[in-house]
Amino acid sequence: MNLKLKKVTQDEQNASPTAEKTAMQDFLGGLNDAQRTAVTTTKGPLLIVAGAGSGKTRVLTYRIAHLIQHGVKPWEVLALTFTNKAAAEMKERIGRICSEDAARRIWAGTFHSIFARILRMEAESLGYTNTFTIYDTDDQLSVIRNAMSSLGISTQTISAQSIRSAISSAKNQMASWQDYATNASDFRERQIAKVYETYERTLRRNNAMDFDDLLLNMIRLLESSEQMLAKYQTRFTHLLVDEYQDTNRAQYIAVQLLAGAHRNVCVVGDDAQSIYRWRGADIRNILDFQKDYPEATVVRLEQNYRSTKSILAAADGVIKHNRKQIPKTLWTENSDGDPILIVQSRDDREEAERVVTIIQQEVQSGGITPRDVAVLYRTNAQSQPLEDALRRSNVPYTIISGVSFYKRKEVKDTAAYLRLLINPNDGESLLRIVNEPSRGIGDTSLGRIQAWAEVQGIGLLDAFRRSGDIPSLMKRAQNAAYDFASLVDRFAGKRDELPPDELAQQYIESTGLLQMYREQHTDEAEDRYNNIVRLLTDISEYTLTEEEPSLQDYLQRLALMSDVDEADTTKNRVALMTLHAAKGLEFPVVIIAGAEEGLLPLVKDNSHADEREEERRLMYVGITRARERLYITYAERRMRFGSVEYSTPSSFLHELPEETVNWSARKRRSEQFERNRFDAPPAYSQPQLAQSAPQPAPRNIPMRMPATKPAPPPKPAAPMRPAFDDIPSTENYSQMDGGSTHVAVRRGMKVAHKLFGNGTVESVTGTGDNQKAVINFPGAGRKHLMIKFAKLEVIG
DNA sequence: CTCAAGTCTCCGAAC
DNA sequence: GAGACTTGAG
Repeated sequence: MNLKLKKVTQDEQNASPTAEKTAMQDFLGGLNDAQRTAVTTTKGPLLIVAGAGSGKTRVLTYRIAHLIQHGVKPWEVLALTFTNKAAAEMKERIGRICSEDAARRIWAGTFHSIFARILRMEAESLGYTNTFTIYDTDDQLSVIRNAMSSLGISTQTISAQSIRSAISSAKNQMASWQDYATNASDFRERQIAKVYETYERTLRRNNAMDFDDLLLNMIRLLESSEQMLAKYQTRFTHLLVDEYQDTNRAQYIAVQLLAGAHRNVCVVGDDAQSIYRWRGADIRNILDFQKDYPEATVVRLEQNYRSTKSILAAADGVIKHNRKQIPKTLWTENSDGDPILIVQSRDDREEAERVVTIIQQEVQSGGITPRDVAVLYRTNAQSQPLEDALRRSNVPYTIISGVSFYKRKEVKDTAAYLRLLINPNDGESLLRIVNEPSRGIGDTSLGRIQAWAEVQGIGLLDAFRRSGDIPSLMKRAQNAAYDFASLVDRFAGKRDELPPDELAQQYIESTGLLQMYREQHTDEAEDRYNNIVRLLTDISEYTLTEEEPSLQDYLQRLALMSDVDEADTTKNRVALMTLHAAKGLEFPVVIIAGAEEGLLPLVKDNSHADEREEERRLMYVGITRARERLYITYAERRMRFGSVEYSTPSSFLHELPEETVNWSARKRRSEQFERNRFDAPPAYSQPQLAQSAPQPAPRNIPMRMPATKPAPPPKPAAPMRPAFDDIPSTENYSQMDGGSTHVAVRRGMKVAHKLFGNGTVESVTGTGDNQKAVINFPGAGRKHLMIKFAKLEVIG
């Protein structure tokens, strides 16, 4: 039994055509009872509670294949997945079971990409044109910054970022700017309401939608008329929603509407893996499914085919500490497997070295190749030391997410040029690239053109075309603006003549962007140049492989591509990614790095218990990605935003059942370090710390390095080093430690500043990095300076 | 208007 | 520490 089941899982892994063909003949045979029910219940609402590794993807593919074999037309099936990659894989498998043609005709993709596709077709009825642009988070931010500056709201008072998330969460709860304004109860919210309004008007004027709009406009479309609703209810007779626990309010309503008539809706989810509450996911959607559909069939997939007993026990040990949890028992017939190894390190760099060692050992001991290993972490910033260490040791790796190719400035600029070509109303893209490369249209001229466009009630590009009519504009700027508009218009006119790739190449070459980088002759410019070429090459590939290629479609894919989508899994490389990005994936060997209090869980002192529970689910997701072996590493201190922070092992580690874990012995060198750090206190170390020597820093309080004390500075200011600077193994830390290298100043001191000359300190406020001083410079007046940045020299 | 240097902010995950 | 934004001199 065990063997047989394992074999099926492996077939799934290899996914060779023959294996899948065999599966086709009796694909129900390889399933357990619950899985079979999930596959064959084709009528009415169905809730599949699918534990981690319970063969969910297989069930979903078979289910669709089963539907098609029982007469449902492929194009009547709507499958909403969490990533486009998951959708593509699902289609591919269905292609092998049914036919390629059938697979191609299924509507499978993320909510965002499926809805974008539909909205393209129906754009006019909502007051957009079908060339609408999709704005990503960066685009949103720049619209918001512009709105704030025209409303006279300083980013000092409210950050653009916080307004962005306020608007997004309002939209997730389906609150319009009018709703928001009505409910705004304090000054801050009233300010946000104003920005929200301007933001919405700008997007409308730009013929643009943000991610949330793709969902909201779909709902508006469905609610616009009985006929419209009926049209899509009949078009899609069978709905599948994967990762249902991470759907938000808008997605929930869209599904309700679409399924309203036939109620053939199958949702799959696991409340234990809900990790997107922060972006509006509402766990009630899955918890209340049976209320919404009282007639629903409920299937629980509780047998795990992925992991060893140890790994499963570890996952269970952690998750059972959550109070809000549907009780469930995940079990497996797999072997016990190896215990989970917990690895301690001094700092993030040593942690990275150990991760490399683990990988090398895994590979050497046979059976494991780099692609079998994933390193998971909580924050993108953690990838850097890992990356350095892997590179040094020549271990092939690939980073999923992070600052990806498509988020680079030059790539975004290129995309903005293309977007403007497709959607001339896209003022945001225009502003982004109008002076890149420099065309002599600076802020002043741009401001005048914008003001004039506003008065005339025309689009920005229109105003550029008619720049000769703008009286306030200098002749030179008028010409520059006109030339820019002509450039765009010239290529917009060729949209139907040229294939997308040629159009893009000729146009981008004409913008001067490539030439600008060519002329700079720096390594950075060369990189940027190559990246643009890479994007153009990608467009060529797309043009060749798609049946009906269009720039518009290409740009849409670009905007809606998820981090995981762009991962190239064909190469044999270790995968580095965040825990969030790892959802839905599995690896024979998993290393979870940075298991420290304050990082994983990444919670602040005042955070709510709910947030802590979400962090725990994240840990759970990480653990359950592993099939054979799991390593968890943590460091005693690490660099965080430019300075060293201390922390204690994650409290989650103590939740792992003792018999499943193996705490690796702490390395000798590390103990040595501890002793040295506190036993050899030069003049400036703090006595309290010396007393607490063997104890780690208190829980939950990430401790900064002691700030330099205002001891009488010798003259000239001797290099004041942090206490541990003379420990050989800590290389570069002293330099990076912002809290300790700068000069300590006191009232009355004479100091020298590079720019302002000599002056006298009048007062000092704050401590550590935040220390500020008011200094009177006879030559330059009274200045308020941040000590950290001022680079002062004490002269007496 | 442009560029470079200086200053400041951001550090939580992402369609 | 990195990147975004601001500032001041040419």
